[in-house]
Amino acid sequence: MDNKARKVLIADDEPDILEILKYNLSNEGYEVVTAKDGDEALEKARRIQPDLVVLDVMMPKKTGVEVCQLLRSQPAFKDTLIIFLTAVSDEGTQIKGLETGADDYVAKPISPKVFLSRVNALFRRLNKTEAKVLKIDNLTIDPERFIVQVDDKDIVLAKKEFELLYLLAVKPGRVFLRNEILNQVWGNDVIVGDRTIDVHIRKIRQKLGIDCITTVKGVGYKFEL
Amino acid sequence: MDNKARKVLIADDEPDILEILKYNLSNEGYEVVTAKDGDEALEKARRIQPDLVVLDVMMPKKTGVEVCQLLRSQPAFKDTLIIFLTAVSDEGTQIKGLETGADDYVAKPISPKVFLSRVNALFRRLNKTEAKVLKIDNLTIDPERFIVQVDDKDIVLAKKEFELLYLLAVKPGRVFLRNEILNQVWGNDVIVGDRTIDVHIRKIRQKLGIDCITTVKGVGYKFEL
DNA sequence: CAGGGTATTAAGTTTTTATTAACTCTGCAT
DNA sequence: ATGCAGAGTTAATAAAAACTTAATACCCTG
Repeated sequence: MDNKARKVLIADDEPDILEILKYNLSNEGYEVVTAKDGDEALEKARRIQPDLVVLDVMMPKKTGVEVCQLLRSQPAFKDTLIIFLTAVSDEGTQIKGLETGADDYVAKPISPKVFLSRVNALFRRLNKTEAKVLKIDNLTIDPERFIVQVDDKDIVLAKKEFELLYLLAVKPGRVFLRNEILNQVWGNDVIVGDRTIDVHIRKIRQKLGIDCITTVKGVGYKFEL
Repeated sequence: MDNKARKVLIADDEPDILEILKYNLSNEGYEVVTAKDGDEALEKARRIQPDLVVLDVMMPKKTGVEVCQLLRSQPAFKDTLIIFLTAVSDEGTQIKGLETGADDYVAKPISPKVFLSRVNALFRRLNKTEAKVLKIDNLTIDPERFIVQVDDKDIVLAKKEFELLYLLAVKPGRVFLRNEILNQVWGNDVIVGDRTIDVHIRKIRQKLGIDCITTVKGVGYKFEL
């Protein structure tokens, strides 16, 4: 797994839409690139190799469906996530889109909230990395046994604490925005305050007794021994 | 059981069937790949090494029976599960199929519910590690004689209690989700509430008199002396 | 030193599990 | 048949743990 933020390419000919989606995705920690037509989308997709491509179905130069087909025909984009934005809730287009290999749809007019849940849901699904024992220095995190060890001493973490620690520890050094943490550990649809994260971080630090989570002020947290 | 998703290959020339089965299996957490004829099935089977292959008996290119025979002739597919879909409840075909090495049949028209139970049942059966006497410290669990001993003193457990204890004890330390327990001990198609597990756990603890089952709140249970 | 975070506490809520008792179902013996 | 006995399940309540919030103190950074 890479330690970098997920890259998202958004293609739509309406600047407003681009603006709104870019803003919202950036806020969640995604790296966003935009394109205003099908050709530009293709070109940028090849260049930046995004993890997710958001395509307006109706675009100049090439339609979203065409772009999708072209992308899917290349092995490099086999696993790239693709979401369509459809202006009309055109059932026909939806079916055709799914056949073309899109992973999801969002109907216009777009609700940023809905859009974000969908995007996050896709990545969450993708993210389900199989539970793997992590060993970092004198720290062991074993999801199978649901146990954390420091210097061979067992430490019991509660569910959320464990998930949070695991999330951070899978990618040491990578900074997780508070929003990313909320998405991964709590799920995007749950609404909890920011302080909740602090409290859990604190408990983890306390229980582990070692300083392995670093605060990045105004940004988030990262795992670092 | 394992933390990886089981891979299932479905081969049928009717898109509807593929669609329905794929949908249902995906919902259960299986990873599904489809093929529309015998040749494609063979090719994909070799590529993805599925845990289960679902074969329509009547297919273009190669029939399900042929595919099955070809697969079974390769060592790599010795343990791969194979299910046939038979359009006619053709007794003759069924016999021939079983001889070819299929593990089960589902007759068309297919009920998704029935199909799922069969699939789950197969995997459950596969999972059933052979009955083996477990000795952990002063605790002995003998599935053959269906008896549990603590400090050489016999303790009688009821069937479900025993199965549950055995499940946990086979992999000490490993946390079993409530769902996993339900699948393994009760079977995936039986609908019983979560509290049922609690009650059985309690009885086991009570009868054994030793604290060997640990609760992991919000996650499940694990065996641990 | 002010202001925008973050840490720390303690208290309040919710979720989850333990416990107990009652109820269903089945087989078996009367 | 009738009824008893044990297994299994459900339901209700109690208890515990986990989670969230809110209030306050703290600490950088500009």
